[in-house]
Amino acid sequence: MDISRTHLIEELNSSMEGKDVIFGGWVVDLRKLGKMAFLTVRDVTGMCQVIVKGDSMSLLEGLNRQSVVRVLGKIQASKAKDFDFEVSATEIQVLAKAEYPLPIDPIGRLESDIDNRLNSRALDMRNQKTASIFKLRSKVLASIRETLIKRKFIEINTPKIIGSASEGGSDLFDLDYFGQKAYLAQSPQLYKEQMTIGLERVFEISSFYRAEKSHTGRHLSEFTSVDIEAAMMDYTDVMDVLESIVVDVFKNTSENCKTEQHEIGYEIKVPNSPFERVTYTQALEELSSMDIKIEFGEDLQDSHLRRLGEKHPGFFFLTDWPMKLKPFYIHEKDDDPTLSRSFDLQYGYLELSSGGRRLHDPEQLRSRLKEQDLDPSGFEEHLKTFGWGMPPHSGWGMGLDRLMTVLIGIDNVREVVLYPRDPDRLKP
RNA sequence: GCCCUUGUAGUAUAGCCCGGUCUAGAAUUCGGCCCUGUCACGGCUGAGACGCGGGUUCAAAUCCCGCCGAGGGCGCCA
Repeated sequence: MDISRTHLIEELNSSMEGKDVIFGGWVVDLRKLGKMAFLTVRDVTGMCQVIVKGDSMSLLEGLNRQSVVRVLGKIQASKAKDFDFEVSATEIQVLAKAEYPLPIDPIGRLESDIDNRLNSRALDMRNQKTASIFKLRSKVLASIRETLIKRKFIEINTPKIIGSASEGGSDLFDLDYFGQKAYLAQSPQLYKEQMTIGLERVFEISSFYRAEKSHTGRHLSEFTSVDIEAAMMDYTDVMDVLESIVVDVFKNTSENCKTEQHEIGYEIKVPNSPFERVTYTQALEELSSMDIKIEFGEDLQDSHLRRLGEKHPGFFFLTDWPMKLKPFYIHEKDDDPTLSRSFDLQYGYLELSSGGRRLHDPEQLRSRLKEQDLDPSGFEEHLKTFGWGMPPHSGWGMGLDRLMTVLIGIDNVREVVLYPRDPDRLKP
């Protein structure tokens, strides 16, 4: 079977009139008008109208929508509304036939519900709205890497199978590792900190796992996290890095992804920077003025964050959280040891990222572990690295899937994840 | 773990509240016929559905119960 093509569809144009071309794609639409027919064929780069006339009508035998075809034909001028040229077919080969009925309608005239689309996710990629979301996601990843590499960050890959569930906090998935108990990593936290010893500035973009039975539009059991850790940077420095990453993502996609924005029907708006910075203490005062009383040291619930989000629409940093709300490795402030050098990046009520300055003194780490009722002996593999000249360092982790929802103005992370995993969905 | 909503052809829906008019309607998809410039082509025609189980009733898509599926919220979430 010859599957070669001379052109991608985007490479075809009206100046090629009279030229013989071969291209491939899937049949989007087929309109038969007696002794002539029009079909639209799409490949990943674009869509093209193909015309069949007179004696060639037999080419249409066995042809149906969504089937993959190889079209041989000649470029000619078109009278079509949306095309200034078309291809007059001399041969149409069906390379792969699409069955009927298909489980969803990929043309997108009728929008199938999310459950059906996720059950048929590969076919859903023929829907240009869905495909555009994942083209944007790819652009976002490229943009993040570009910004970080420009700032001397080195991309790393840490293990996802880990031997100790010692970090506390959310539940981990466990698994049998040749007879030993192992876990799926919920974060690269300890590894990325260790890497600052020799690589100084590192980042990782990878899947992590949390065994929480959350049923919301913003939680998944498997999610993609962007993590950085940087030696010789304080928390405000890595906040600046985060801010520039976010602004670059919005700028790059807004300027370079016009087609995708058109397909999803949403215009990406670049946020103003610098982002507002609100301390935890200020947030308590703001909430107090709304008659919401919260004691210092209490965590902010979603309902509180929603109220704060109304006051600070868009991106803003919530900084200087109480130490008691933060994990053992977070560094306190010099002028007030009850406060931490930490921050969350919020988009309205939605938490996109959290990070801060880390402790780099092993003795301080040991005593902080005890304060939080964690056993330092479970952390010896980690703590020993802090005796080898651990530089002061800061970092953060950001939920990529959540950033995607903010970028395109939707409220369900399942839309921006190819095969989402949540407590009720393990397949496909 | 708790709460709310929901389930009708391949898809997406009307009907349900207020039982009989439902022989379940329109769209799109699919099949057949007609059509040489469509562009959500058009015209004629045909096929295709009440999630599963029980109950109430003369009568159930419609009301009730259970199960299963789906969507959402709360909680959980260094």
